[in-house]
Amino acid sequence: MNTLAEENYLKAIYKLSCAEGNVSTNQIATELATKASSVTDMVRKLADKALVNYARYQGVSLTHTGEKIALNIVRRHRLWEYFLVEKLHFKWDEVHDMAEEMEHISSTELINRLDAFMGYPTRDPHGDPIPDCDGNIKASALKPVSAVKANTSGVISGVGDHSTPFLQYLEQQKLTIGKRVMVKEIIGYDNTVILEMDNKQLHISRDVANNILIAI
Amino acid sequence: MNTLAEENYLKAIYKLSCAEGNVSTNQIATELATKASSVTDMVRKLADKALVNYARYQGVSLTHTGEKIALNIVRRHRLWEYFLVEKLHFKWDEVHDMAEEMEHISSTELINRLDAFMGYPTRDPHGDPIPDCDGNIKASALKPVSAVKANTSGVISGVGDHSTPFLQYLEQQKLTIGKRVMVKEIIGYDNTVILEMDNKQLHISRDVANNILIAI
DNA sequence: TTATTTTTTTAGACTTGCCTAAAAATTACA
DNA sequence: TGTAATTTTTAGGCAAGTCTAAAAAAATAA
Ligand SMILES: [Mn+2]
Ligand SMILES: [Mn+2]
Ligand SMILES: [Mn+2]
Ligand SMILES: [Mn+2]
Repeated sequence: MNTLAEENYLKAIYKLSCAEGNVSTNQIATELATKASSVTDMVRKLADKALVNYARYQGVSLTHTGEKIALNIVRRHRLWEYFLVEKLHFKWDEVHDMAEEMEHISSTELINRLDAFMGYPTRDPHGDPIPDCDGNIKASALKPVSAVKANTSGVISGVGDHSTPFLQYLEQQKLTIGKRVMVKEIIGYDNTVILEMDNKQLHISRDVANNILIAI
Repeated sequence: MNTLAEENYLKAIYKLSCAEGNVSTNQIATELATKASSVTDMVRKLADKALVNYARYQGVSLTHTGEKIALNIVRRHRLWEYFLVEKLHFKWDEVHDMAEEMEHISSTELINRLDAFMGYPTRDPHGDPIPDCDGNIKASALKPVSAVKANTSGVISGVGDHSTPFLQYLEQQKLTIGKRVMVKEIIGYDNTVILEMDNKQLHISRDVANNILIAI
């Protein structure tokens, strides 16, 4: 099996390579709040174990095996988040750090039974898809509300930022998963987005708009 | 907070000091399947943190703080075992290793909600008492069936060995928690114990008898 | 009480994962 | 294209936790 540190690196590389192709040393360092030199060390070790493709100065990508493992960690993370919200009644902004620890519990049988116990959920509390036990994951075609044309309507289906303050703000504004919103206007001056929801209008900043993902 | 290794040492010391007072270096080494020299190192560190009382060659005991922490780890271990058996339908011989990992999940709020979710169980699947959130634990006055007089009747309420083979053997013989048994006779020759259960007689070895605990 | 055995501690070393500082490679840009 | 800025790697070191081998202390036996 892989160490806790290795698992965290694989998950970070997976997350970063969803956005772009090859992942840079500095990106990984930022994501894991560590130093570039530490990343170089670890990436070499992962390359020795054939979990990533790596050549000096070229960045890194997951091998097939590495991606399988990463998807498994993501599966565990999201299933535990679902458990914490649905069974233990935590709020969606409270569960990330706990799941960050729980995702490293190694038993596959445990996670499969947890999955069954909860009725095979397909999305975590933040709208992210949960990979099945074979590592299959639905790529969701979501768009930030900042990236759609005026008068486009859609359902909030995900968030681009999982931080507690951001999620609490959304909660407070009732901008939660499943809500239907209409983008009324995007102000040219500072990219403020005017949303309509429940027949009320709501102004949100560019940063917030970038991190609310809707299915159209 | 304490590291995973520190937590495992504290739990081991707690377990050993329930049987006797001061715990020896070698006892800890055996319990944790490590070497005496490693134990000396760690015990020093725990003494520096004021979690154990230690003087060279004198063995070790938990301080009040150390015992509180140990009880908390025991609480987490037993609550997760209960969860695995009652909610995920694992068998009592399958859960120990998983709980060994899960007991290190640090959130107190999580464990308290888990406790509530399961209805505040008082005993784990092996009959061991679960400390409450303040660290109070019921000392159970159980006796091995090897230590009672002939014609004593009692209810199986705990086990002295948590290993998979032993628990599977008990399961197979239907010698499970809650069953009422009567000690009919202890054979002098090899301490075989003759039990009566459900109006049937059953011979068990000295080793097995030492590890079946009954409430009289 | 002395000698032997056992237990415990010390000394020194190794791995993992991380760090800082300096060197090397790459990229940006004037 | 050549210089400057940025990124990445290397070099060297540190803390945690473990190990083996040897020394010291304690317990046991003669
Ligand atoms: Mn993690
Ligand atoms: Mn999530
Ligand atoms: Mn443990
Ligand atoms: Mn147990």
